[in-house]
Amino acid sequence: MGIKKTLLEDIAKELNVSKTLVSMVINGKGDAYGISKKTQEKVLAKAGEMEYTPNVFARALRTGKSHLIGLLVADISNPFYSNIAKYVEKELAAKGYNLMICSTDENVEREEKLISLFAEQHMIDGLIIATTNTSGEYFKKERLRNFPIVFIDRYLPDIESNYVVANNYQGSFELTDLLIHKGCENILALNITPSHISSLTERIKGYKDALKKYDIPFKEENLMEISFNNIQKDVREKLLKRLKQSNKIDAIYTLNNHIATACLNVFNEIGFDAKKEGVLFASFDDISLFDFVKPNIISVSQPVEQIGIEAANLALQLIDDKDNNSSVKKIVLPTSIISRN
Amino acid sequence: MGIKKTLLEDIAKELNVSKTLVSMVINGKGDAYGISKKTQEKVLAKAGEMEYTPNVFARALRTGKSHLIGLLVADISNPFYSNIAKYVEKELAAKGYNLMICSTDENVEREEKLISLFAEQHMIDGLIIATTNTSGEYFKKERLRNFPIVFIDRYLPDIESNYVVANNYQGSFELTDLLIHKGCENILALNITPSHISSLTERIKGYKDALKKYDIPFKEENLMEISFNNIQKDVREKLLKRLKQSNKIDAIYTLNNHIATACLNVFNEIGFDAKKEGVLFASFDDISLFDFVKPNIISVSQPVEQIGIEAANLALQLIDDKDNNSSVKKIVLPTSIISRN
DNA sequence: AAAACAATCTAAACTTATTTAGAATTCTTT
DNA sequence: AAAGAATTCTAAATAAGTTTAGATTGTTTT
Repeated sequence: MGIKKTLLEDIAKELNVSKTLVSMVINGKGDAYGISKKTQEKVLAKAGEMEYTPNVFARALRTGKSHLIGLLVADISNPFYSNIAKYVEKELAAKGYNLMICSTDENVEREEKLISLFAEQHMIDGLIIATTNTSGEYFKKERLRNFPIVFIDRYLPDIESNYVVANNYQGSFELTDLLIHKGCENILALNITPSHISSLTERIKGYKDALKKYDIPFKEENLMEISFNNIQKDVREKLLKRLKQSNKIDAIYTLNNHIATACLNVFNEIGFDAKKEGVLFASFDDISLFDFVKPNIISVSQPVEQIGIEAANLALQLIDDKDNNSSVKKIVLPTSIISRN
Repeated sequence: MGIKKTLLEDIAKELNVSKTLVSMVINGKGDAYGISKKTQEKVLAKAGEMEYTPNVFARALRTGKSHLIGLLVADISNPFYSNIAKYVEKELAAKGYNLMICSTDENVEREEKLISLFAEQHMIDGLIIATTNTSGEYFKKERLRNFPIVFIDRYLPDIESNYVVANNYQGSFELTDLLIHKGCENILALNITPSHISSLTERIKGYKDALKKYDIPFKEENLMEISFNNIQKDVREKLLKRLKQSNKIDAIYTLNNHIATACLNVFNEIGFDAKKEGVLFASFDDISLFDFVKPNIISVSQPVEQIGIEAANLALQLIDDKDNNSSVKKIVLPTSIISRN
């Protein structure tokens, strides 16, 4: 491939010094190792002139550090995750780290395979993950002990872990509260599988608790689960079925943006006019385009930028703190309601 | 970090064989090197038992192959790119490759820095890039000669390169043609800087050629450039200015989805009702949510999935074809108009 | 002038795999 | 039985850095 790369040794030969010295200077340890200023300057000048860039693999092999951080999300095409990715990357770049992003497709096997490749083999120095795993069992394995992992969006209640999440409970509670205030009592919640993940269970809990606050009994037929792998079809079937039932709904609350979009599609398809039918539409996760969408969408907006920044910094912190002295950090960020009247 | 990793040597010691042999067997070259079936089985069994996974860096250092492919886009939070990323990743994963995604923020310096890190140092085996560079000059440098690069979305006319792009000219031509058919003559095109990139120049060319087809003279005041770094503000200023001018526009055509969203925001802000004003709204790049947005959006949809798949496969092909015998591949995929009446 | 010390630099070991060249063993062939 | 061939395996080199332990050289102290 192209011209042969400049090696440490090439610089060393040109200057009649050892590659040890060159390595030290280039890593900014010249002073620490007592290399004279004059020599340091010579080395840096020559390295620049010869366009030296270190071989990442040799360096990583020797030091055990790759300066790479992994980001595992269910679906990079989901704007919620791709926005987080953007901010994580920006924050890391400023600190000299690069990001490897991968999608798991909500597939536990793929997630575990990627973790094995990335983390257990130390391809990455730290992992930021929106896990799709059911339990923390996998993360307890010996190989991962002390490996820097930051959970985002979702955490696993059965393990002590570092995480950065939005306050899903509160956001969902407030949203439901608002719907009730607007006169709704029969709020259809459309959840998505795998529904065991913390963000969703908390949203459901917030929904139920808000109902409870106003003594509105929770009805089983007002909570439906949509399969991640078949969203569109599943939403159509379940929604149509529910709309036919006698106790008429007065609001639809989709538990994430994917389902919201699927719902909107079904509305279009069957010519369902939410406004005319007196049905309010609400969703967790806000997308900028929601501002212009036909049925007004009341939504819960997550602090995406802040999640990204905090996650990046927490990961770096864990990497620096090798001995893992400090206790785990649990960062819960507030959400905000976008009511769109 | 955790328990110490199993090395080739550990397996070798356990079985009283050389690590050479173990390496051969694990890489599936046992037969080729004449290792007996019995030994091969023993090795594989022990490797499984000891949960051996090769050190990626040592392997990459020795072989010069990382099985990583880089994807450089302007902005991973743009659904156009994040969708491409999703399909590229999926396709690569099936072939045993992993993807490193990075955003350049339409910043040439950052792009070049990332290419230097990724490609020149061979951190990655191949690069898929939506370049933000003005000219192909940078890519002519000796260090990049023969490095597998696939351009997506945008290509550089002044170099011979492998690329996978949508037919931007045709899409824009057809869209403009449709607008004219719907009675528009004063179509305001909102472009985005850096406007020199091929996708945009071709869209502009398609726009102008469609006007020409109907002998509608192109007017300078109907083409405005919006700065990438200040989209919202710039759109507001320029749009307001244009709306005040005497020759009234009858259509707004945004050259990408970012500007479309910014426009919608301005409409909301100033209470501009496109329908009432008799102004059609059109945009290059389709987003699923456009289906539900208030002013109907006539859009050009790009074959995102196909771009991702073709780019991934082309990259793999270039990597396999080390000698670079075959000529460059230029893949231009058709777009489709979504008219939304 | 010898010993002690600091300043500056280097040889060699080390990281973990892959690959090359060749060794050891068994099997054929004459 | 000796030579040649085939089978099966291994020692050592290699990739390109970082780090350790120690070598020079020069300066200061007694």
